[in-house]
Amino acid sequence: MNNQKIADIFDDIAKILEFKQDNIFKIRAYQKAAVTLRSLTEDIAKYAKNSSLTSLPGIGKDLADKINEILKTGTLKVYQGLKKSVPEGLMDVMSIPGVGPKKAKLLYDELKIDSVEKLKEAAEKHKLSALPHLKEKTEQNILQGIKLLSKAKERMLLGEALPAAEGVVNYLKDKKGVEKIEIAGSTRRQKETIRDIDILVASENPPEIIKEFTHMPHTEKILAEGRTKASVLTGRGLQIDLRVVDVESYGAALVYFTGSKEHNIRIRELAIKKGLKVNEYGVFTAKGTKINKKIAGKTETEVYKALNLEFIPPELREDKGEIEAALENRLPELVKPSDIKGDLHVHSNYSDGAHAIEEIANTCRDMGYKYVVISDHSKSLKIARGLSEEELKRKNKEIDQLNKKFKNFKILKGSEVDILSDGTLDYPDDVLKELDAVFVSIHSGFKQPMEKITERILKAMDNKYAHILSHPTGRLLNARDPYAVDIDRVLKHAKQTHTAIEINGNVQRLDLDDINARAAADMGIKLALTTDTHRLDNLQFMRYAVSVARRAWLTRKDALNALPLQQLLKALKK
DNA sequence: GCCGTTTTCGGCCCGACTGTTTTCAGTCG
Repeated sequence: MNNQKIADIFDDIAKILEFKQDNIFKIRAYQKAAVTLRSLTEDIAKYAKNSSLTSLPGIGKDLADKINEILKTGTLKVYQGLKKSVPEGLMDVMSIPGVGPKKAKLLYDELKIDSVEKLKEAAEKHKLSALPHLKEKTEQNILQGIKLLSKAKERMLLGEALPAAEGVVNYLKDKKGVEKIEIAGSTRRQKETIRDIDILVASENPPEIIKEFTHMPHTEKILAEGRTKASVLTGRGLQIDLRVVDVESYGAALVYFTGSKEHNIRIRELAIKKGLKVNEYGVFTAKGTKINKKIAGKTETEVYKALNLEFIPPELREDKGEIEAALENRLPELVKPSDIKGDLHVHSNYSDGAHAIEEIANTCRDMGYKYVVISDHSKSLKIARGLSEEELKRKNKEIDQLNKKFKNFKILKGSEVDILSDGTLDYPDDVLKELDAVFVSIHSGFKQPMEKITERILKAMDNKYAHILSHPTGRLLNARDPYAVDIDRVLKHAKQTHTAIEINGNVQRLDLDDINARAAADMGIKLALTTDTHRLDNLQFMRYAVSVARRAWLTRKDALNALPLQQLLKALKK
C-alpha cells in the first residue's frame, strides 16, 4: 500500500531530523503529513494523478513533490541521503523512553554509541556517568527503559485496555478525596489499540490521591511521582498515568487529557485566534503572554462552548473534521449501545460455538435485544465444524420450533458462508434462500494477490443471497495482517449490489476499521454491528463494534441492526 | 515544511516531572 509506505518514510525522515536537531516545526510537518496519509481511504496515487495532493491537510508543494517522486521511483533521494548520514541503530536508541535526540547525540558523540546493545553495555559499566549532565540515576533509568522497550513493543488491544482501566477506576473511585474520576486518553476515544492508560481525578487533595494510586496492588514500579501527576507500571508491563486537578479545572483537564494531541492543538489554535488561551486548567482571556480572566473549565461542555463549539464526543476527537462540524453545529448524533436491537453474528454449538441456540436466545432476550441471527459456519470450513446442508436444515427446523416459545423476540436463520477460491459460495442458492441473513466471508487463500482476493469478494457480493460481507479484511490485531484486498473497490461494489458490510466487534478483529467504515457510511452502505460470538460472554463485544462505529461517525441510521425486526428483514433483501 | 477573514513572512499548543543543577534543559504526552 502506497499510503502506508510513504507515511513510514516521512516518519523516518522526521526521526532523523529530530536527531539532527533540525527545525522542530519542519519535523512536525513531516509527522503531520504521515498522519494524513494513514487516515486516507483512497490510494494516494489517485490524488497524485489528478494533481490534488496539496488539497490534503499538511501537504504543501514540497511534500507533494516528494510523494510524486516516491510514486514514480519507489524511493526518495533526500531520504536515502539522510539515512546514510546517521547510523541506523541510533533511531532505536532514541526510541528508549527517556532518551531523546539530545541524549542520543551526546552518547554518540562522546562514546560512539550507535546501538541499543552498546548503550546497555556502557550503562552497565557505568561509562555514562563520566559524561556531563549524566549521573548514576540516568544510567539506571536508561537500563530500565531498555527493559521496557523489549517488553512493551506492541500496543494493547482496546478489549484489554478498557477493562484494565475500568479496574483502576473502580479501585480508586471510593477512596477519600476522590470527587470525580474518569478514564481519559486513547482509551476514552476508543482507539483500537492503546499504548498506555490515562486516568483523571478531581480532588482537593492531589498528593493524597497520588499516594493511593502509586500504592495500588497493581503497581509494580513507580515511573514518576509528582504533586499532581504520576505514572506506574503494572506487573503485566502496562503503563498507567494519573493526573489530579481541582474540580474547577476538571472539564479542561479532561479535554486536554483525552486528546488526541492533534485535536488539542487545533483547539488551542482556535482559542488563540479568538484572543483566548486554553490549557488543562481552563479557558482564559489573554493578551500576549498575559493571562487574564478564566471563563470556562469546570465541564467539557463549558470549555467547548467558550470556543463556540458543540460538545464533541471523545470518539471523534482526532482532528478529522470534527472541529469544523462542531463550529457549524452539524456533528452527527452517534449510534449508541442502546440503539442496537439485536446481534447478527452468533455461532451456536451446531458449529464451533459453545452454547445451544435456546441458551443464546434467552441471553440475548435478557439483554433487551429483539432478535438474534444464528450464523454458523458453512460446510467447507471443517476446522470450525461447518454445517452440511442436512445439518443446516435440521438447525432451521429447531429455530422454527424455538420461535414458538418466544414472544417479542425472534431467532433468525443465518449462516457465515465461505467465499470459495473461485468466488462462489459454499451453499447453493436454493439452500441460501431459506435463510434470513447470509454473511459471506473469506477463510482460506489469505496469501492470494490483491486482484484475486478482491475479485473473489466482488463475485460473492453479486450473489443475490449474500446479504452482509463479514470481516472484510481478515486482520487479527497484533497477530495477522489484513489480506491484500482493494477495499475501495469492495465498497463501491457493495454499494452497487446493496450488500451490507460488517463491523466485527471481536476485540482482535474490529474489522471493518473506523476509517473504512466511515468511508462506507459516506457512500450510503449499511453497516452490521456484530460480535462474532462463540461463547456467551462474547456478546459483550457489541460495545467494541459500537466504538468503531462511533469513531466512524455512524448514526443510528447507518447501523443495520438498529432497525426493528421487520425493517431489518426488508433491508437485507437485495 | 505548512499556512493564511492578522495572508507570502513569521508564526507554529502547552505544561509537568526528572535529573541535574541552584535556574534549567530534556523529555514526555
